[in-house]
Amino acid sequence: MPTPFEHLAAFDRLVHEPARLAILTALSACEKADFVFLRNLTGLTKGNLSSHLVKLEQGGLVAIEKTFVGKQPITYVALTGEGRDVLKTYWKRFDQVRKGLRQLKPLRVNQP
Amino acid sequence: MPTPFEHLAAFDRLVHEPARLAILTALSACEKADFVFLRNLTGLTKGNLSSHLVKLEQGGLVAIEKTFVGKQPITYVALTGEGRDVLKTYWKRFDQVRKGLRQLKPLRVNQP
DNA sequence: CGGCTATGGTCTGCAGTGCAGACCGGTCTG
DNA sequence: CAGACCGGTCTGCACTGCAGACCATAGCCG
Repeated sequence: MPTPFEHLAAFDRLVHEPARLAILTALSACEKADFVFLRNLTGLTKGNLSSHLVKLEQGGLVAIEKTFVGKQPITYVALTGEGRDVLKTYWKRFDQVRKGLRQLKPLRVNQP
Repeated sequence: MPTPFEHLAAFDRLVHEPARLAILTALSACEKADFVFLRNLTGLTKGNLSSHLVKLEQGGLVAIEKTFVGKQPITYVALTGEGRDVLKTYWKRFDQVRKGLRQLKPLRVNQP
């Protein structure tokens, strides 16, 4: 049986990255957010944010909708159902790790 | 005032790294753990584990005690007081981010 | 004795990744 | 027209995790 820490190894790096975790967490609180909002929220440069969004989209966690207001482009980002699930699982795993502490029995410790 | 997500940017990369987080979390559950125990727990190669421990030691989060059992070397690792604090702060920040969702007010969303 | 294993490293090299910033085309404002 | 905003793409840098090679020492086993 796996220790709770092998779950850590399974942590999805896509979600675990702080910038993307911020994006995902923000999205989980609203049905949509636009590009500029996310940029302000995370403090990322636009180029950087853009590439993070591409990665999240490729991972199927977010849906990107490019539209126009008048002739100005606006990019909306929304969590997909899968994204919502993955994020929930992520939080759950974190809690498991924290609670899993109680079952931990260090081996070979303090044994002469 | 900062959004809860700027805390994310401040997440200590030293702690956030999954392998090191596993080590720190394990250590927080016992006063000491030895090298082999940590290697089994995390599944890291010894070279890799060794370098993680060096980083944690340099960051002041753990104390490393090299001793002998008979003439076999044994390396014990323990969380420092600072390490314990940093880890506690880390978990706290995580909770803040999750709870901070409720105050989140997306800007410029759904505004034509 | 020789061969094998374990402990606990260091060091090298590879691959992947976050990030800033340059550049771009379009639009709108002063 | 100059400048700023929107939303990118692309390039290059720097860092980092990681495996695995190598090493020294010590014990076990036939």
